[in-house]
Amino acid sequence: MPYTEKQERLARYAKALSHPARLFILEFLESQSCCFVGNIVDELPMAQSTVSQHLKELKDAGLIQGSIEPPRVRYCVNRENWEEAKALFQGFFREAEIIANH
Amino acid sequence: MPYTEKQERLARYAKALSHPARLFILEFLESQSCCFVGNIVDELPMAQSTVSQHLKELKDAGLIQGSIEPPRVRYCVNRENWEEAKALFQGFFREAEIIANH
DNA sequence: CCCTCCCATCGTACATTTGCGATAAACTAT
DNA sequence: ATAGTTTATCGCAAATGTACGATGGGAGGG
Repeated sequence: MPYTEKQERLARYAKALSHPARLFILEFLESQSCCFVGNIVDELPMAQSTVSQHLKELKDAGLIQGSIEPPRVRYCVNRENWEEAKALFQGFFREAEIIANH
Repeated sequence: MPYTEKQERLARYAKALSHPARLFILEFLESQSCCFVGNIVDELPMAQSTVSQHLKELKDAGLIQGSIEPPRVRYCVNRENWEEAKALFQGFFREAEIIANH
């Protein structure tokens, strides 16, 4: 592995955040503190299948989690990984600042 | 435009950070406070042309800038855009925290 | 001039991402 | 059973990303 574990994880989170639709979904999820897939589909200008795919990528990245509530699926932010992502980004920018101020 | 300006800009920065090699380059640039392309190529397990391509993407995203010092090229972090990226990421995670704590 | 050094760019190949419509799968309700 | 609702998955097309070797171009030194 030529890169550090932190670099790999941060890159993975950054990739999950690299599409405006996924940023929208995450912000929407926070503003509602969990919601159903249908609510998200109604807010986005794309097909249901495409939204589902973005949800899958966010889930694979660990940033959200889904729970089945028939006949619907409720998605929430995964707090644990969200905090990890936040810490990784903070560390990335803060370290740089410390170095820059020397 | 279905997305906000902030979402578009944040997504763009996130995409620039979505590859471990580019994270490495940015961290390396900070630790040296500017350096030459050759120094970066020596540190990465990829061809010079590939490194150059990653540098171009970071430059296009506005996170770094290059200056010619014959026969070499010196790259530095673009402080202004770096601070903007930092603020956007901070805002993204902080807003979420405020909402979540309600 | 020509040669060398350093880096960018080109052309290529392959993998991944993004988007859609269509279909399947899971569960309710009738 | 059947039909309806909701979401995931499949198959496809187009675009983008990642990597390489080879080539090009600028600046300086012989």
